[in-house]
Amino acid sequence: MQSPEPTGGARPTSRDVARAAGVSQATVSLVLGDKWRGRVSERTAGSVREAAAALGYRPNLAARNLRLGRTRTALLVVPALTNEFFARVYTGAAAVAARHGFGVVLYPSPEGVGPARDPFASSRAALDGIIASSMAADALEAFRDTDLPLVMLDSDPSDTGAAAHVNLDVADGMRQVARHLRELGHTRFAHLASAVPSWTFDVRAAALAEALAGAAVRTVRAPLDVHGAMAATERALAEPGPRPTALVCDDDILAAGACKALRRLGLRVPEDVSVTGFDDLALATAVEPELTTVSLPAERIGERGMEALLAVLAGEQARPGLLPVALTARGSSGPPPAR
Amino acid sequence: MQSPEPTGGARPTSRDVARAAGVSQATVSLVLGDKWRGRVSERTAGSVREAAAALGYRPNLAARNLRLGRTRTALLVVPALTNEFFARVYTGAAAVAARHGFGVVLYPSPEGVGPARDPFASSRAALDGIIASSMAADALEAFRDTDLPLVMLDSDPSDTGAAAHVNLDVADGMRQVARHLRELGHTRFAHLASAVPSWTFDVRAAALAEALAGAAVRTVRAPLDVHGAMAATERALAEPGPRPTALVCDDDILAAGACKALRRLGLRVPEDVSVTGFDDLALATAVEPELTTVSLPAERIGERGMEALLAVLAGEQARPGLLPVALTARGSSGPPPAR
DNA sequence: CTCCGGAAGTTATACGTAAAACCTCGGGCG
DNA sequence: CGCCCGAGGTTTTACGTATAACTTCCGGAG
Repeated sequence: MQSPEPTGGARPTSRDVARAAGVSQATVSLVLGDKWRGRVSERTAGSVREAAAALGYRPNLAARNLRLGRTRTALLVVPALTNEFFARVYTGAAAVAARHGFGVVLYPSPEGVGPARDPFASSRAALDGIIASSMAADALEAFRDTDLPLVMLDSDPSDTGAAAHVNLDVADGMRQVARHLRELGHTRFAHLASAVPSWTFDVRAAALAEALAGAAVRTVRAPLDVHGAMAATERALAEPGPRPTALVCDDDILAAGACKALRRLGLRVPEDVSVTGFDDLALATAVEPELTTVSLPAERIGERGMEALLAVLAGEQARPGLLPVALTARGSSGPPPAR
Repeated sequence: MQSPEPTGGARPTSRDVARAAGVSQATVSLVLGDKWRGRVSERTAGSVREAAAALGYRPNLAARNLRLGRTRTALLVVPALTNEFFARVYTGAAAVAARHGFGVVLYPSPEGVGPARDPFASSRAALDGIIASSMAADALEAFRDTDLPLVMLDSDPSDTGAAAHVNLDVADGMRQVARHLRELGHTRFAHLASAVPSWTFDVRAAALAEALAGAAVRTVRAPLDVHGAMAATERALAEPGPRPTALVCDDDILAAGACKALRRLGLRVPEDVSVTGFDDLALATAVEPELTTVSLPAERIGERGMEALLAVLAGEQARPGLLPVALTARGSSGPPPAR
């Protein structure tokens, strides 16, 4: 692979290609931009492409972005990258973006990334729009005063200021969990709720409370990690009164912690206590017993989010979406102990 | 929040700020670029800043990048975003980058992201350099012909073409695992190796083989998921001869799968078989028993990688690094069954 | 009084691209 | 024969910024 560069080490520009092909820079731009039908002869177009390939020409994106005033790049804001759910949202968004010549840049909101003076410093002006997933409304303030269109995923749909909303029907997910446990015969429940403030968890809690109306429900809160979940589980079981036979968790991580805590207390899952998770992470099938949980179409919400953003950028009205979720019953839930 | 914009809805430029402050555009650039000591009076600088704030001025990065010929942006290429390890590498790299006014863009290599015509389409020209973590050499071909400096993390250091290498001492990690198990009294081993081709796994395998020289070692390969690990574990135990008492896994995910498979076969961990992982993911403490594993300084290698890239960009010679790793003994390993 | 140098700016230019506006030429039609 | 039109280009300009090069003014040294 010899490099037939004309000038020293500098990267070739469209002007270099023009010189090599014996045409003007404008013609190069037309040919490479695929806007040459009827304006440039087949012959000339061919030699331009040839010259470009020979020089290894790559258009300078900074110049293109400046000229066009848009960048074909979207920012995806997520609360935590270590959570597999967001990696999957990214995957979906990036797939749709790629199909439209767009790129997606990830921005994990303050999670030890350090206090950049301006969170946008690296990309702000290089963006066409923003997609935010599962972010608290106030954490997005910094992004609000931008004139960039904002699409919110898995967030409070009453939040105006977003150009579009796409949500998961997590309320229905919790109702499915409640129905599943009731059909198994459970009557005494505990809810292991996330201590992280988030709209999605508020909805889950409200839906569960409504679906279990009339039954005994203890609620405890835990941070989203295994050890926090274990401590919270112990607190839930230590409360006075007859022990719950089913423990509904806001999240698979919490459920995994709950299982550990229960076993440490000498209780078997699901024989003595049933446990349910939420999200259906890889973790759900890594632990034993495998978790009964709610599967979320993570890639799908990413796709829909990007589609909505593209629609907004095209000046269309993006319709809001509510994606269905499904209960996946596995080994961590079963009938309550006979008594 | 009234918007005191001069022109309609268009975003204000440095020229708008200049007009508002009654100075020239060059002066605005000097002041806002912090290059005005001795060139502009304190008074004028103040009014410029005031005007910029009033207009909500944000410099156009595309224009700045074009002018400067660099973007203060690095690309971080990783094999899979769903793996927590890479999320941590990103965190470290981004923290160092932010300290230097740099941004980091993530590029999860072909993992369902769809066949973008050009993987760089979204960012190529907007990059100053590339950091690749744990990537196979040939998967980086597309990035090689770029003239951008490439820093490789956790990869074959003999790969020239990289401007710098930073590695984890995974060989030592495996030696620590071997020593730990031998000190517990184990003599018959199985190695649950990753089927994913990667330099880091080759090194782990070689180091383990050397450290266990003389002992009985069965090796089986598995894809990096729980179910693949379970199948491979069953194969390992089905081999003829006396059963191994310790199962060394290339990765925590494999170890989690191994534990599940063993329990399903009626074997207890660690009473009948000890299991060790590698990486120390959150998963390691989510399963039961908690995994004895090798903790990797993931954030640290990200930091070192970005430091190396910054050094290269500054024209300095980046020295290669080899970061120490440490065995973390937990519940999944113990003495072999008495016999 | 002249001249010089520094303070405090301004003017001009380049970065590489996309695209609007313009040019040239040969052929077909009235 | 004159005119217009379309094919096949070229010339020119603008995007917004950073900075080199130039200007102007003023106070002090010789």
